Amino acid sequence: MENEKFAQIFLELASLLELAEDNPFKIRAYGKAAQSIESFSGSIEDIYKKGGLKALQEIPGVGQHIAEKIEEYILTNKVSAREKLLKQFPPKFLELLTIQGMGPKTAVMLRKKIGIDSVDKLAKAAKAGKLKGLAGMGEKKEQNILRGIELKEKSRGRFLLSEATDYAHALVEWLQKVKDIDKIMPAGSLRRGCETVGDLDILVTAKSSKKIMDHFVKFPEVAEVLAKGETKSSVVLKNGMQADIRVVPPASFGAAAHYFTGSKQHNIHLRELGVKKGLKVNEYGIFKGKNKIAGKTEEEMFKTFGFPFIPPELRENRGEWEAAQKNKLPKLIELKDIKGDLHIHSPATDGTDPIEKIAKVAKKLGYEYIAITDHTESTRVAGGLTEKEMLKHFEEIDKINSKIKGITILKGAEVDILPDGTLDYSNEVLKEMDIVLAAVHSRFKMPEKEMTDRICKALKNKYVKILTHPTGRLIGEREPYAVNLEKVLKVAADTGTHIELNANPHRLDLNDIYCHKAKELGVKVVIATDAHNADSLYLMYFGVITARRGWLEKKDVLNTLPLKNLLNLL
DNA sequence: GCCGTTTTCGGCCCGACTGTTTTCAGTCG
Repeated sequence: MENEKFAQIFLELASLLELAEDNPFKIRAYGKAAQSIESFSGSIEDIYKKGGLKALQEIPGVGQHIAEKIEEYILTNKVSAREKLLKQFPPKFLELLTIQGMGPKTAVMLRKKIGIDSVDKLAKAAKAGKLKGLAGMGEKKEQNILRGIELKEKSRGRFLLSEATDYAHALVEWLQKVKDIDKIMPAGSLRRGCETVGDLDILVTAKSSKKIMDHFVKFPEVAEVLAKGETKSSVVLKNGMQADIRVVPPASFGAAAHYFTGSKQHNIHLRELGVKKGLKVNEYGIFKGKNKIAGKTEEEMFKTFGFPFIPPELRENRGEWEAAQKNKLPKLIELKDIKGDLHIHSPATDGTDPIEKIAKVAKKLGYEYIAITDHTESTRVAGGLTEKEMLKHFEEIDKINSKIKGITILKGAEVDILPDGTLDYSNEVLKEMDIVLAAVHSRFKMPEKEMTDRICKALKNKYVKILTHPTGRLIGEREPYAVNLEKVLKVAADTGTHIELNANPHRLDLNDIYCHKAKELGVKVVIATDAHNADSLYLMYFGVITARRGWLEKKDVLNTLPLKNLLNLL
């Protein structure tokens, strides 16, 4: 069972307890546990099976009672506390909380007073004007609720990091037209490099904010203004994405940058440390009584508590504070460390740009090498080559290689792993290649054990050097196939095979958590774009930022090696 | 409900915006 499932259960329990007006700290404890479980690397279910309740309680935020609930769910597929609350607050009623502006207090009040127990009923009542006049409800609240319901229908949830990045750039460019702006910086999950982004957070420093707010809500992509205040405004863009802006004085830049970058749990940790030391931490600075003692830079924020700078990608409360305390933060990989791209398709199969053009862009990126790795026979939809065609294709690459100066083109292929775990090319052909990639492109719905065995068998082929897009997921479009990645990584460690972090923003596969796991197990990661045209080589950025989220350093990534060392290793 | 080199009991992060209020509750991030 996925960790996410457990996380959802505790998030739901937190909502249910809110409705029941239970102890707010208890509610927060459930929320905290949910977050901790979701980002836990390793399977919660395995932890329980190996170490029981005691092992579960090793997870931060999980104590006796939550551990017992996890146990109950594993054994009976139910949590009785949740079942009991769900009787009182059925799922349809719970859905009210997903509407912007509707919180537990309002939901409970509306049900008590006029029997509203679903979004449908709420919409009808609001349209009929039956809400105004109730406690704390007026004309505007009624309209806001209707708007919230509409917004929910339009909203697309989370967005790919790449899409959010594009909008953030456009918004920053728009804001730069205002005079008197000191700094503009996208913060939030975008700055942390999360694979999906819920909304854009833009931080601005300036002495006065009125003009900035006026200009912000006039951004041409704005569909609706949710709130507009003196220092903080929120809008919904035409694509359904929410964008928030916050203006603070220049002297508070560091504190605000830290605060608006998050994550929430990371921030709370710092504030709790503050409380223990008698300091108050907020978005304006660190305060001792009324005196501000830090806040101009992020470095200062960390230094005040004796920590080195923690890069944004690590701020998930996944051990970065402990590592910082011991001065054991990783020196994260950077884009400039990448020496080449090892997964590229050419027009020989489903790529669109000639190899010469790809090589030219790669040179511009400062690469020493690229690998052309086209599809093999079984991936017919992508025009996979037969062995004979592939060998002919290699002759073409040789010719281009001899013509082009300043970069080396490696010959390879993305070979299909057949359902029985064998490859669709013979070893005689594989040994002609500089680099062999292997991938699953068919029969995604195999049971976990079969899929795991299938992939592990392929890794044991001595010619296979890299497993590409290890789970086959497409973010928001296709679930990963059922595979025991931990087992795959262990086999990769044994066989000296490398694992791809596919940099395409739709894939980012391996994800951050398993990158970390790979590092722990001593498996080197290859960050590659899987480019089907020259422009896609620029997607390397998304791979690198994901690798940084997985705590990877230069030495953990294969394609940071200079050509000579790479060839030796292969 | 969790957690602890100031605690095994008594704490638990902090502030902005909105709308409906006569001083603040609810919601959000």
